[in-house]
Amino acid sequence: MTSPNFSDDAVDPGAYDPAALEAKWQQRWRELGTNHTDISGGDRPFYALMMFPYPSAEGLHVGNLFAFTGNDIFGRFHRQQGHTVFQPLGYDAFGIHSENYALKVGVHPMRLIPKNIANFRRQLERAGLMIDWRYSLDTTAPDYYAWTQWVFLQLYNRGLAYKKKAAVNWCPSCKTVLANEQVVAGACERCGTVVEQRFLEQWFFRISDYAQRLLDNLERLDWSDTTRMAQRDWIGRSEGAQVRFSVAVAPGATTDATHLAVFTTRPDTIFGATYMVLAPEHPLVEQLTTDAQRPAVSAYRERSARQDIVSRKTTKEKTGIFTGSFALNPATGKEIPIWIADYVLMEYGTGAIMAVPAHDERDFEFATKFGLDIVRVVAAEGEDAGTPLDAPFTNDEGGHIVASAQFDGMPVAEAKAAITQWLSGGEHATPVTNYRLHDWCISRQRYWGPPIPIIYCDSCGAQPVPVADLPVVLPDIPDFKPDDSGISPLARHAEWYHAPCPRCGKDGRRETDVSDTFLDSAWYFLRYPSVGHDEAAFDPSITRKWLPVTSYIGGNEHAVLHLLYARFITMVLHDMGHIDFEEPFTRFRAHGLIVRDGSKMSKSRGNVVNPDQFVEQWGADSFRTYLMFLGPYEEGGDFRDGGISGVRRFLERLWLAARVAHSDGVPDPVVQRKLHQTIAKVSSDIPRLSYNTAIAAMMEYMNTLRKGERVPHRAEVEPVVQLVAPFAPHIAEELWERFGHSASVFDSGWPAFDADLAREETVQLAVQVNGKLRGTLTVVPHITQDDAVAAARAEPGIAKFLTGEVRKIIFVPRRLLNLVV
RNA sequence: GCGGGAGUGGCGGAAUUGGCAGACGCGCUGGACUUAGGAUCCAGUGGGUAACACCGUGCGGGUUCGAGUCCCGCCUUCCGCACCA
Repeated sequence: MTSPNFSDDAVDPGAYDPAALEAKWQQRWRELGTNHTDISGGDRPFYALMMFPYPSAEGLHVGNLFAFTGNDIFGRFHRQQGHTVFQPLGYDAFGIHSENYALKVGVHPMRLIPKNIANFRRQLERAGLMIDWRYSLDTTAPDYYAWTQWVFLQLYNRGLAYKKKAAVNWCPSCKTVLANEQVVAGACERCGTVVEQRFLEQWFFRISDYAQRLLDNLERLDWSDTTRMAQRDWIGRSEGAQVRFSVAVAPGATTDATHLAVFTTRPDTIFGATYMVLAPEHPLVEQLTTDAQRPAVSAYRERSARQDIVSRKTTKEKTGIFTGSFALNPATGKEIPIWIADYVLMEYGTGAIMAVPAHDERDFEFATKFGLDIVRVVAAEGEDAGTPLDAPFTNDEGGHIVASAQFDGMPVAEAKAAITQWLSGGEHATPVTNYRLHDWCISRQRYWGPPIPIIYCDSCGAQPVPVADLPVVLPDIPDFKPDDSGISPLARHAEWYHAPCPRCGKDGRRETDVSDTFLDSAWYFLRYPSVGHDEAAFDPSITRKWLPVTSYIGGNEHAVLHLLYARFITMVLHDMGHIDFEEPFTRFRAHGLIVRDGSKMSKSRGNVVNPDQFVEQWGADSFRTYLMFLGPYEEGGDFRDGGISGVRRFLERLWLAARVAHSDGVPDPVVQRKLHQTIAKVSSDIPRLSYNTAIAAMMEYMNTLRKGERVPHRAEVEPVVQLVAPFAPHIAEELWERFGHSASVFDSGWPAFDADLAREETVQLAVQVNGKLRGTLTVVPHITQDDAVAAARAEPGIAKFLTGEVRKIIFVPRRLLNLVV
């Protein structure tokens, strides 16, 4: 394996054998504790967190490895920069996903999960990640979920956990309640089954109380913009007014209600409100319905109650029915009909709207279908109240008010405030802010989760389990399959189900719901550095040192759910004095997605990359480096099997260069310059996660070194070993050792950048004539404009385009000269 | 429908602030070495031309000495959300 461009006296370097040397270093790291973090003593703590995986039976997905490798590079780089880096990894092993799989293969999750975890652990170690396994965790271990239950109790004690009967998303296939976030286009996120509505008693967390704070804090977080935007949209703040409409009782209606409240963001259009609509579930529907309309209204309500959420939310066609009653428009004093329709949702605003068909898409469609009045009250420039509308005019920026008494001519923005003010004089309106964010339903009528630590007592009611009694251990029962009763499988296990009331000691019954997996992951980052501390969820002094998390990397699929819940739980724990920060993740970056040959990897396509196979064939170092070379880390990339060979070749060349390098004489100045440019490039690329270009820069350097056609000098190779170490840790350790170092390359620091050595003696100056490239000059960097022009004129290839008088000269030092003739 | 990305060679992708478009890699072509080559090395590789010219960053306009990059109007595509008043 010699190469003609290194001289004949090159020693036989020995072949690069990744399998052997990677095994050697993985064992060495284990033995020496190289990846261990000095939790109590280390300086400059750097908590490099990655989202923990769900340990599936299929093993590690290449997407997991892509995510982890990116974090690993970031962590290793900062370690070389002198930080004490803490890079833990655990397993998010509770939840419907595992439970469904366990049901499918007929193996109990308590048996299945440990097997999966062992397999993951093997694969993760094989990938060469710098993980301190002493601080791993598993959300299904009682010594972890004891503290998940503790977190629940904190919220409970704070009045932030409550139980209510609620319309919930019920998946008939998974036989469980889903969070709104787990319903995708009306179907179950996990199995794709159409979701139904059911009414069940559920535990909720009052995350909506924190909506404004969750929104405000976004401004000061160093997070990916897309993620912050997704959270902002999810919280969905909207400003408007609550307006009260007097009810005019119609014959046969039994109402004693005098008012109906609506929420609107367009109080400026109230003169155009020609009817009202209530959600079918609205509590006043019954009373407002007249005798004549009662049969039709009841039929409509029943139909929409039965209807699954899909057709309710995706059907375009509007439906609805008149209640027979009227309300008074507080602005016009006119009677307007009250309808019910399922396009109005009970869970948002007040469950009732004032309909302004002229200025709202949905109201327009509804009014057109049912022949209701459409009254224009906003006009664009050059229009007036009489300008016909063939579509609703919904723009709330450019228009002015018409047909609205004293408000005519007022710009919309101004009218919003003025009309609210005017209505509030008669106590008809109040400014109100609404959020789309709903409270977090954390109950699951399933088996595979942490039992919610509550005991129901006939005398004392719901009682929290005392902290000293935690964990409420999930019993190992063979029959964990859910049925469609809506009662958790745990209720069938009498021995577990019956427990004494913590307050009076009489017979009580345990809460049989388990909590949402998202609760497990909403606080796990607090646990890692305190793993092993049995007295508390997290040790106060360790937590002060290590948290908040310095850097968090994960998938954007968790942009709203997980990240929002984690922020919320952190805020609550902060407010209760358990921690001194209220935002858990100082910096967050979302990584991209890996596709294969241009399309998403899926089992059905049969294009899933098996990491084991690639690691075995090419080595972990090549595989890691290739994953990072595919594309920008934050955008993901396209995995093509052939591409890995280029990365492997690069590592082979590094191997060869390091093995033949000698330390006689001095390094070549040209190579030296390129080296320092490469150090600068890699050092600035890694912090911004531009791994692909960092790798390209190192490849370029190796090309420069090869082109030298001489045996490389040790000083030309040794620093590259340090640069490549975060990407390809095993080969780096091996070469570092062969250079005679006894300590790990990761404790060797980072190559120093020398600007003087990096500086070019000449630069290429592009010469344009009328903006078109006509030649290139090799000049000293500080050349003056006049000298540059003279040099350009002396160049025949350029001069021939200088046909007339030069009218203008644009000179950009070091870059370009443009002569305009 | 709304919100947010993204459109650059045969392919993945480069191009901090407007300043030599196509770095790096794959693939491909030719060559060297070889019993052999899916190994290794060397050379070439946006289109076009004998060589220039010229044409090239989804499409159409614009600003500028100069536009992949900025502005206006479209098209395509991916990902969220999906009747949120």
